[in-house]
Amino acid sequence: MIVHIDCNSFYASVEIVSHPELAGRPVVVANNNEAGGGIILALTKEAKKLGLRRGDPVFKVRKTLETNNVAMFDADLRKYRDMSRRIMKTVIEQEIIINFLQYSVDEFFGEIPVDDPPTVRQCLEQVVAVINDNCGIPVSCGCSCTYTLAKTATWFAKHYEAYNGICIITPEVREKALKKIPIEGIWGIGRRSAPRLKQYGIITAYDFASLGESVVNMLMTTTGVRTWRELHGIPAIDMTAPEHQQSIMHSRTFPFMVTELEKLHELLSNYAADVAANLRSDNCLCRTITVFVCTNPHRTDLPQYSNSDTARLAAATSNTQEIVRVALHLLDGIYAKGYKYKRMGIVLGGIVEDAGWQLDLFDKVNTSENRRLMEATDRLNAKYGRGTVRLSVQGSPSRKPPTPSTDTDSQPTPTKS
DNA sequence: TCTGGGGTCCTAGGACCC
DNA sequence: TCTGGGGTCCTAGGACCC
Repeated sequence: MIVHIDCNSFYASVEIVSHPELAGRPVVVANNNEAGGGIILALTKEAKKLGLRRGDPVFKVRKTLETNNVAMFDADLRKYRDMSRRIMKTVIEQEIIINFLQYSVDEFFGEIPVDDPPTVRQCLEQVVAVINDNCGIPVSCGCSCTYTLAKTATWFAKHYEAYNGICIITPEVREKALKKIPIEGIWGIGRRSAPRLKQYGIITAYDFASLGESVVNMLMTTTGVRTWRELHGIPAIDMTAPEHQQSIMHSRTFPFMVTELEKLHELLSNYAADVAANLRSDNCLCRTITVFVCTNPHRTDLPQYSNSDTARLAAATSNTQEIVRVALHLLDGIYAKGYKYKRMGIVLGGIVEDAGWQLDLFDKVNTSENRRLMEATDRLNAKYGRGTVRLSVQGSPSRKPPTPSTDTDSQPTPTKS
């Protein structure tokens, strides 16, 4: 049997572990608070009762937050990753669930080597209890014979209090369960496919499962067919984790609009230095670099522009100077004058393991001197804080986007040096 | 005024090969 | 005049996930 574990209101739950006095109060976690507010990323059920939703822009719900004295936190992703690892460790040590693996920061899959429902339930109760005791995080738990059905079971565990956080979908109740879950509640059917399927009268997961496989193949792609098979209890998803990530990204929405190329240069070189350091900490190299920029899509009154470009490197690298150099060159190529940029990012792709990668005879970048320079830089930055040693193009050491020579959304200000 | 930041996989179509 | 038929690989963009 496949087990799926999903942490309830994960970011908010982690904040409550740090601030126990907030238990039972409405709590939300948002990003970018310092820069004037981003969107709500996580919220407790008390906050949901106030009508708040995940994805709400903070500025739109500020009144609700203030009048109800909602506790708001800035997202601290490092803290949430640490908690995720702690949960991982706790469950593995307990040895009830085997082949336990992380699916996302707040979700896990594993297997349980028993199949009679009362025993399964008993085991899962122990798992849920030990996570709560050791980590303080409430979780929901689903169990069935495929990944998709296990996730579906978790959906029930979350939506119906009577399940007490644990739901098992056995072959006997599968059909009944699928009739109760709307098509958009199924893992793998997103906001594009759901409305299209509904046009054909496919409203519930059961409607979807009742289609013939060839019909599903016509309506959707192979991923849709996989979902369909999984709903029938036929394993079709491979969860074996890849050795390393395929791409690493760093992107930011600016709290202001930027028009000048020099300012974008400074911001991008910082993003590039960040991803390069992440790449090295994973002991990996990249073979492609992509840079993208775009204006604010919400400002329909302003001219819109977005563009990206990718460079294929002659030799795989994790060298900051090289990655920054190529990134800035790409930016120069896609930058168009006269637009107010709101967002920019860099993606490192074609990732390979450093040790396993064949050296290039003509490689002038990954020399032993450059490697030693990067190692020294990383050591210093680990000791004294990120950005202590940096390229001059990265600008001020505060790492905060400098504001004097940038425009605000409403009023372009004259450039000051 | 103010709307996130990561990831993965699939497919169509172009470029190229014989 | 008449211009095939079979492949592979790569990439951009879309759809999905958290």
